[in-house]
Amino acid sequence: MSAKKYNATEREKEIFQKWQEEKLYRFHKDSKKPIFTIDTPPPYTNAPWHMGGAIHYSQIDMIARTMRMKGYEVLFPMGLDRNGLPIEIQAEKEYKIRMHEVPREKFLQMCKDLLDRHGSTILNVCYDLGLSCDSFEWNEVYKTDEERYRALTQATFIELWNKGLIYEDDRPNIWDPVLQTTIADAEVEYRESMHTLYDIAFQVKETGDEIIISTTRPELIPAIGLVIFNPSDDRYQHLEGKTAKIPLFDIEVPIKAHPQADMEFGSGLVMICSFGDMTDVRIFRELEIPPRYAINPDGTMNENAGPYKGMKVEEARKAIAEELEKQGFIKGKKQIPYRQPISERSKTPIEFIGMKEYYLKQLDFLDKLKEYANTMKFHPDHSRQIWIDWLNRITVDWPISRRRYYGTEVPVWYCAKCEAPHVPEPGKYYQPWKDKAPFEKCEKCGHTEFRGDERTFDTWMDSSISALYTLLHPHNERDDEFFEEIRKKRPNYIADIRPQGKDIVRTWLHYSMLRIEQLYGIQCFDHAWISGHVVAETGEKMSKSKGNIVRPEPMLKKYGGDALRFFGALEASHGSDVRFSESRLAGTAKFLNKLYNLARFISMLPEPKEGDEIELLQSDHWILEEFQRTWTRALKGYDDLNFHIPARELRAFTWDLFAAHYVELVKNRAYNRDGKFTEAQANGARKTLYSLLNSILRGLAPIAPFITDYIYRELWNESVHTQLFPEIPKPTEKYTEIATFLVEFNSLVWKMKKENGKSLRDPIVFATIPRPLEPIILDLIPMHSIEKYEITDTPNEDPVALIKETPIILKL
RNA sequence: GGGCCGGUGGUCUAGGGGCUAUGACGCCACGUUGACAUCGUGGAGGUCGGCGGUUCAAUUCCGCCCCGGCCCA
Repeated sequence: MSAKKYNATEREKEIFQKWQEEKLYRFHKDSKKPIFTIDTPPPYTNAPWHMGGAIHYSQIDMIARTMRMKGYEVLFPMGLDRNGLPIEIQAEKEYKIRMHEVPREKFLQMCKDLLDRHGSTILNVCYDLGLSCDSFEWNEVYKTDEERYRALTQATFIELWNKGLIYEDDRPNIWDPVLQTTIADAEVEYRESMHTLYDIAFQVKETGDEIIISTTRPELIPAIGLVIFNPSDDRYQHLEGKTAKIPLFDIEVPIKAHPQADMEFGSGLVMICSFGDMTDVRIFRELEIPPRYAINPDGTMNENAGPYKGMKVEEARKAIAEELEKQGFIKGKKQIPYRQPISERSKTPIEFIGMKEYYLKQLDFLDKLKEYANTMKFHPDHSRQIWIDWLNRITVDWPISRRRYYGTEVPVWYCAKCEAPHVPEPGKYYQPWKDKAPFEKCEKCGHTEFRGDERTFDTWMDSSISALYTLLHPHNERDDEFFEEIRKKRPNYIADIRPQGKDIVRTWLHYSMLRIEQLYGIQCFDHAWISGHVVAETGEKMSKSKGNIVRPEPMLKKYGGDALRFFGALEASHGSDVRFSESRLAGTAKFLNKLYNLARFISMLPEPKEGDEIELLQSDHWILEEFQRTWTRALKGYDDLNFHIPARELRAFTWDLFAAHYVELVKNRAYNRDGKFTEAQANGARKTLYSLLNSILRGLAPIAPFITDYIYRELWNESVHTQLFPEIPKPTEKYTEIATFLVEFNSLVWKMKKENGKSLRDPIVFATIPRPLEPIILDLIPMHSIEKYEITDTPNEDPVALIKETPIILKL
C-alpha cells in the first residue's frame, strides 16, 4: 500500500476480476450454512439505466452481502426481464413500424435485437458496481424470454387451468387503442389535465321538459344506455321511470335513480355509456343493459356513431360538440381539471371495449392476500400499506391474455370444428401460433384439426414467478432436488426476500403473492424490501422530457463503484426517495480515500504476532468500547436492512473519532521511537489499531466491497467477503465521558497553538487536564508535548458545563 | 376528497420530551503536523413549516392548518 492515493476505478476492475476467478460468490447448495434466497428483480431490458437502477441494485447487493457476513449461504441470482409490451413499444418506435403490420417472426427478431443491445449495457453497470450475483461468474444470467422460463410460465398457467382458476369471458375490458390490446387495471395510470365540460340539453320524452346533462365526452352520446340521478336528489324525483331523448341521434333511454350519480357534479344528472369508465361498466352489468359500443378497438368511431363513423375519438368529440353547439343543444361550457385514465404502457387514453380474454381469478384470493399483507415483514414497515390499499380496491379478476407478439404464448389450442379449448401437458415450451397441435383429436367431438391461440400473456404472468423460477433453477439449470429440499426447510414461504421499488407493489409484488398462493398455498416471501426512487437533485423525477437524467456510467468512471454505493447507502434513509447529487457523491469518495490512508498508516506499523507481549492501556480500552457502541448501532441497521445506519455510524466512527483522535493519541506509543513506552504497551496500540481496522473493514464490506477487500487482502491475504461480521462484546460503559472531553481538550490545544503561531509539535509548558481524561494521560502527554500538568476537578457534575468551567491552563 | 411519507443553517440530511441540535456539500481564514491537500485546524451560518394544546420543559408528543412528493377515489 505505497500509493498515496487510492485509484478506485483501476483497483475496482482488478478486484472484480479476482472475484470472478475465485468464484467468490458461488452459491453452494450443499453448504451447511442456513440458506437465504433473494428474488432479485430482473431489470427490464428496453433502455439503459439512469442513476436509479444503479443505486437500487447496489442496495440489493448490500442485502446479499449482509446476509453472507451474517453466516448465510446466499442465493443471489441475476436475470434480465425481456418479455412484453415495453420492448414491443420500443421496437415500434425504433423501426418506425406497427406490430400488427409486420410478420410475426420478423417482429420477434426486431425485439430480440434491441433486447440484446440494451442487456449488456445494464450488466456492465452491474459489474462496475461490484454486484455479488452468482450469475456473473458463471454466465448464468437468466432471461425471461428463454424457453426454460417461458415453459415454466406456461406450466403454471396449465396448472392453474386444471385447478379451475382460469376462465375465458367476453366482457368490457380496459383497452389500449394504440397497442391494440387489453390491459389490466394495474397498468392504468392517470394524467391530470383540463378538459371541457359540456352542459348538453336532453329532452324528457313524456313531458317535453328540457334536462341538462354534463359530460366531458360528448362522443359517447351514441353509446348512451341510460340517464341516472341520485336517489336522494330532490330535484329529479319526478323523472323516475321517464325516458330521455338524445340530441343528434335517434336514441331514447330510460331515466333511473342510482346511487352512483354525484349530486354535486354538473346538473346532477349523469349519462351512462358503454363505456366511459369502470362505473359505467358496473352499472351496465348491474342493470343488465346490453352495451351499445360506439368505439372500435382501433380507436375510431363505428356505425353507431352514424355520420361520425371512421373518425378518431378526439375528432368525433370535437365534431359532435360543434354540431350540438350549432343546433343549440350546448347550454354551457367550462374547463375542469380531469384525471384522465391512460395506459401506462402507451401513455394514451384508454377505452373500455368488450373482448374475449382469459382471466385469472384473484377476487377469491383477496382475503388470503390481506392476511399475508399483515404477516409478511415489510421494510420499511409502512410500505405494507401500499399493498393493502391496492388489495382493498381490486374489483375485477386479472385479464392475462394480450393481443401482442413478444411474450409467452397462451398455450391453448381450439378444435377447428367445435371450438373446444385444449391445453397440453406442462413442461414444454409451446408456440400455438406456429406449432402443430400436440393432440390427436378433439376430446369433445373427435375432430382432428386444431387452431392455436395467437395471444401472449401479460408480462406479469412471467415476472410474477421469478421467485419460483430462481429456486427451481439455482444455477439457471433445473434442479428439482434442490427445490424439494428448500421447500421442506421453509414450509411457509418460497423465497426469503423480495427487494423492489415501491412503484410496482400493485403489480410485481401483488401478482407474485397471488400466483404462489394459488400454486402452493403459501406466502411467496418472508420479507418485502421496498425502496423509494432516485430523483434529480431538485427532487423532481428523472425523465427524458425534463432532460434531467443522470447516467451512472460517467459517475462510475469518475468516482468508482464503492463511492456510488456508499452514496446510495448514506442518502437512502430507508424507503424515502434519494436525491442524486454529484457533489455529495464526491464527498463519499473522499471518505474512501481517508479509509485507504488510515489503513496505509496502520500497515506501516508492525502487527503484533501471536506470542508477542501486549499490554492494552486505557486509551485502547476506551476506543474499543467506543467501537462496541458504534457497532451495536450499525448492526441494528444491518438487521433492519437499512444501510443508511451502518454507513453513517461507521463513517463517523472511522473518520471523526478513530482517525481524528485515537490515532493521533497513540501515534507516539505505536511508533515508540524514543522508547518511552514498553514494547508491550506499544504493541497494545498496534494491536488495537489493527483489530479495529479489521472490524471496520468487515463492518463496511457490504457497503463498499471493493476497497474493504483490497485493504483486507493487502493486510491479511484473505478476502474480507469470506469473513463474518465482527463479534463484539456488549459495550462496557466504562469510558463514556472520554470522547467528549478528549475532543474538546484537543480542540482547545490546537486552537491555542494556532492562535499563538506555534506548530503542533511545540511543547506545552504547563497544562491542567480535566479529571475524566486521567485514564488516557499516558498518551495525552506525548500527543501534545505537555511538559508539566495537573489534574483538575470541578464541582459541577454536568459534563458539558464541566468542560467549560474546568480551567484548562496552557502555557506554551 | 381519502391515505401514506416528508418539511431541521445557502443546499441536502441525522436525531427525537430536558445536552451547546448531527453530519455532508458549499463559504471564509489559517496551516505540510512521520497515513492522508480526496488533508488538517479554526470560523460564519438555524426562531428545527405555521398556529394552538399537553408538560416544570416541545424541534421531538397531540390537534388543526400550510407546503412538497407518492398512491388512491
